[in-house]
Amino acid sequence: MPRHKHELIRERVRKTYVDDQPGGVALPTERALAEEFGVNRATVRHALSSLEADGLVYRVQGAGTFTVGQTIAKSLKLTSFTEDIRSRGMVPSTKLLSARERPAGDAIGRALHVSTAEPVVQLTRVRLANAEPMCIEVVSLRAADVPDILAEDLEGSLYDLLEGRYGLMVARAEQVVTSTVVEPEQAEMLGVPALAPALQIRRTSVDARSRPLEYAVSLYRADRYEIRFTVRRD
Amino acid sequence: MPRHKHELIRERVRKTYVDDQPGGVALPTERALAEEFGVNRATVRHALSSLEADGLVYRVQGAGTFTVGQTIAKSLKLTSFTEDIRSRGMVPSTKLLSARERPAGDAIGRALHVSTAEPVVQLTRVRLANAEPMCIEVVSLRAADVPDILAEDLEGSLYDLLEGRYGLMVARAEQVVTSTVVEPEQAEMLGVPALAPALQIRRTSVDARSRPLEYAVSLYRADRYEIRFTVRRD
DNA sequence: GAGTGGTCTAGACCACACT
DNA sequence: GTGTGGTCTAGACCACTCC
Repeated sequence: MPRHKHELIRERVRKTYVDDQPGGVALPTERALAEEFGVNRATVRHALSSLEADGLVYRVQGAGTFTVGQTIAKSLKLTSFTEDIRSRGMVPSTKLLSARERPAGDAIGRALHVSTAEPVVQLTRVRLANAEPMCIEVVSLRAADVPDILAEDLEGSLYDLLEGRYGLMVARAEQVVTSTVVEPEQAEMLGVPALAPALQIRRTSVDARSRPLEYAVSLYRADRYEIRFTVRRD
Repeated sequence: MPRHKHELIRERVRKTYVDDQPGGVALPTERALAEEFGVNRATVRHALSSLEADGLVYRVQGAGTFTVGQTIAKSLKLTSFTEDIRSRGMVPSTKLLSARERPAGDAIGRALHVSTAEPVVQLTRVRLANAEPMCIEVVSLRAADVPDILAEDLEGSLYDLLEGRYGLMVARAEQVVTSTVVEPEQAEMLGVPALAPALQIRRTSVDARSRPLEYAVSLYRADRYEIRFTVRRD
């Protein structure tokens, strides 16, 4: 249940005037919505701004607020593999290949802002959709952040584990995407021929204070996976 | 010059309290900023929200507003190739390979929301950074949107041309990224061996009303180009 | 000119962090 | 408890679109 009025208004406006509408349909005016829902116009504006930020409506000064219509993939958001695969209508699963503690080393130390000798926990996992391998993922975490994590179930959602067990909340992530080919040993795990094309994604996840929490390198098979995202101008 | 107070406040706050600061430094309180700049607290909040959206500060309820420090690549924004290459400190240029009008066909018609017979203008360009080929780009536009475009200079920024000459403003774009290998004929144009890995980006750009303006398929050489973007959670 | 969204003010109270 | 950011109200005026 929404705790704030603007969240409530947002959902009521969405259900009443946005969902199932074609594009370009005008919503009631902000003043009319304020009266309809018995709130101040500023609260309505807060709710509409949220809908606009999610790409569900657009506003034209002097004219009105209008529906966008069938939504363009709205993945401005960071989603975990688990959420991502579920949203594509498939069943995610994970196979843990190895889990160990080691010194960070150069690249990981730089990504996590720790010294090269700092111990990190490194998980290597194959992630599957509908029981079919989609990617190999190597995740590194500061060992000090996640005591006794090796005793946990490491085949579920890592973000859920970080948040539920350790109170570590990922706020955003910088991702670098490159194109590469799979090595023979990786090819076997992914079930593709050696030298098949693949997407490599290097991701550094940080909390709200910009402290690095996770560094992950993922190798996705190109024949089964593509990255979709929406970018805005201005 | 900013026309609105919140834009002015935003810049003054940024210059005074954010630029050149390390991460985690507290800004003055919203009430203090309102007094300092002689505006209402709501106006300060508007300005701070803008800085927060750009990833320059973060806010913690009950605690304060803090600097993020060295900025994580802030490419939540859609940038043209021209802007992108310039921001990496290189000099962009373009070589036009072909420019012609043809029926949209199936894939392009779907992307641009027109019938398969609708005429589209199709530009094939090699884009270079520091005179080195970076990608091959095939851009399709509705011919009705861009009359006489074949007479224009097609080796500059297309977004500038669309906006300046035709009043078409790109608001956002959906991008789909896949990994592939280059065909022999493309290899020659890109200056890489055949079957070298490459990133394919398919982009549909739309205006504020979500009307498709441009559909572009770009092939980037993997050894010289990677995609960086930041995603947020929540 | 009428009506729309955009900006701004003045003030109140709430939820949360810190000590 | 004190102080912070978060929410919300009531009202005014401005900039723009559309007729």
